[in-house]
Amino acid sequence: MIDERPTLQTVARAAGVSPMTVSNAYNRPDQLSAETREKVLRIARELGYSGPDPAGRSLRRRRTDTVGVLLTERLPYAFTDPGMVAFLHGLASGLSDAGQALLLLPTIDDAEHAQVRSALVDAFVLASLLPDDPAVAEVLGRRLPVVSWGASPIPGVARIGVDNGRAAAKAAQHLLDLGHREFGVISVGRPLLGNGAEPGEPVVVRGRHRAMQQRVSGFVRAVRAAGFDADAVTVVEADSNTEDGGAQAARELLENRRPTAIFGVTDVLAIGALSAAAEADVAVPAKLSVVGFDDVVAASRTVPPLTTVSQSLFDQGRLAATIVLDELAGRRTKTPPIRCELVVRASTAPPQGRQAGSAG
Amino acid sequence: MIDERPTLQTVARAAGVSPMTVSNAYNRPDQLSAETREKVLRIARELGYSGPDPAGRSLRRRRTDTVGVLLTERLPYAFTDPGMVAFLHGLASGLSDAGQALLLLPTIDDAEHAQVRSALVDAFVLASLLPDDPAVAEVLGRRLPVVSWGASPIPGVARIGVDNGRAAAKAAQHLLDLGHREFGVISVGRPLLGNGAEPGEPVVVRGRHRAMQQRVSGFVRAVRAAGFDADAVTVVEADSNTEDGGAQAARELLENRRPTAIFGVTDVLAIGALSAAAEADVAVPAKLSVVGFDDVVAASRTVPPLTTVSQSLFDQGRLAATIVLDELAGRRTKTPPIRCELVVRASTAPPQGRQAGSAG
DNA sequence: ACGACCTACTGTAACGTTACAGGACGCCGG
DNA sequence: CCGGCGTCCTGTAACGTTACAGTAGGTCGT
Repeated sequence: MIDERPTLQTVARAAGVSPMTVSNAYNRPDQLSAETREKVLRIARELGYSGPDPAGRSLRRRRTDTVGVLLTERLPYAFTDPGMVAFLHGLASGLSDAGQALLLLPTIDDAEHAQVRSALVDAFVLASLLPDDPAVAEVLGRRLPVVSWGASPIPGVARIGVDNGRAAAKAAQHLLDLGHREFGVISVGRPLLGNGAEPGEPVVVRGRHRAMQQRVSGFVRAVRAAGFDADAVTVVEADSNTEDGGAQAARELLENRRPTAIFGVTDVLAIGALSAAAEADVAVPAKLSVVGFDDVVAASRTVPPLTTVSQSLFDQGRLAATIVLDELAGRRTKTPPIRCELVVRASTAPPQGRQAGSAG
Repeated sequence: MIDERPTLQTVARAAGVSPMTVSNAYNRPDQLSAETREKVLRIARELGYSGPDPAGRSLRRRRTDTVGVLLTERLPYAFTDPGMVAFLHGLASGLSDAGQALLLLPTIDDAEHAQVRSALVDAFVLASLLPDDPAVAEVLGRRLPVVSWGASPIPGVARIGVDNGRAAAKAAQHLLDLGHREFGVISVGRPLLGNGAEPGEPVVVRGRHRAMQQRVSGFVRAVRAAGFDADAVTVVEADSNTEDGGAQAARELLENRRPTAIFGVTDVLAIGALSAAAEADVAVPAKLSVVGFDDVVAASRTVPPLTTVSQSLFDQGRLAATIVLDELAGRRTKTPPIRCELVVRASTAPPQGRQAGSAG
């Protein structure tokens, strides 16, 4: 009784039945008589048996009923990014419908990636990992179904994600159509943790940051395609994907080039820009238009409500769940295209003193 | 090569070494010569061996390096509640520092609680479960370390949580001190999913809702203790813990009793009340004071910034991690008290046309 | 030359479960 | 009285790993 954990065997012996009968008492009640079942369960309770051990079961059944999500950066960061939360929300929702649990795994905690190697999962979802991230190799080494959500496709892995460049171009086109000619873009430059902070050293762009780069270049490309010089666009990099970071970057823009429109590569940054504008008494959208990206819940509640590129992160999470479950079931599904459109709210308007339309 | 998954045995035979040597090649590189190790790993690669199977390892080692969080209601709900997200953030942060992964488990998905029974975890954290929730019994049956975060203590389980009643009383006291005499309280009445929706049938209060009840009664008690009649407080129940729910409830209050102060039992509800007030052209705080509870990130960014009861949910999450890890290590820690104080921002002021102070 | 000691590896024995293939027994129709 | 069938239970044989104890062979100091 000290630490002699009873096992299924123990219970079987005590009840005078075979181990299989005990197992069945828990897992297949229809395979034994009600009285035997009750006797077994009673004796199990008396012995303090806590039910079949999940580890033994997993070993034998060769499944865990769990899907692992590999997150960029440190695990906790996932919760500070509303876009990531929305994706996880959808993912959790889809998996939970199928009775699968969700295991959250950090990426860079240890160089050995022991967490990935020993994760008790049936499949992986990669949340914004780049193809060349060492953790990705580790995941592929597990030879389990994998779905990737993020910027760049990984060879041999189903991918979910929008074309960030095209999507950002829509934002640019909207502003161009309104008549804007001077643009500010707020991006996130540095990775969230140390790494490449020394000047001169090449900055390693991890995870979602790649997607943000794509948004920047998509935006710039669209502006140039409309016939404007590249320096019609000023890109500023925030320290982090936070409202404060966005506000800081926006202040920089407003104090120097003073564009008539700002594109934040995430809603979080754009919302920060709105605060900065409010503080500096720059009226939005009269004197400054602001566009975001993601269509996070908060985007519709800002003052004024934010015009943004909506990419239904929740649905993408659910889609990731569907696909990964299909792969587990041996079905090969095609990933349907993801709707991604500009939602025009009240944070954009023609620039003051100019007419809209007729770009060129 | 069809589906003959190689095992550690297979690799050992192919390499002409013992299984233990293969195991050591992965887990204890210092226990064998570099050349043997490389040979083993090379052959493993050639055979397509993906490394030691986590299920086998878990069975043998009797640990999973994973902590399960049991969530109220359906799993996805966790992500829509910023308070819950903040707690999970802290929890994930603490666990990740210790190399533990986080398994999210829904509660009511299936009546059998198969998910709890077969969860591959070393310990559980209960997020706002009530002592009499059947899932709690299931968790206790697992005989693993458990920490509970939430409203009511569970016998024999370490608990983290503030005294909701006392905390709400602070909010009440603040409003009383300002001179308010007519109060509205926005609570959440019905459980989030079906369950007891029929009139007459007693409503089963699940999870966080209990905490919210405690906040309501703490508030009411404080008002009465100050010498006012119980009907100085009007309680309205929102349909759900969402901004829309809070806004709807606030409209009800503003149209009928028109209190000079509103207490939302969560920030989410209080923020909804702010929107409702703005829409109805009721100036905050001049004509209406609003107080929330939780001190969610968004609370400091509303217009005006929300006065609220701050209970540092992130820290509570980290604390839960610490305690659960301590229990796993066999250490018994005492749970330190949790700081919980009123943060006065700009959403509260004396009621129009009256003097502050001298209550009673 | 001998024991002490180290390095590199091996053998044994679980860890706790469940899939699968039966077997014993009773019942029923012919 | 026999074959067929259904119910309830059992026996066997893994599932893949690792803790622990041990051995073989070499080096080193005296």
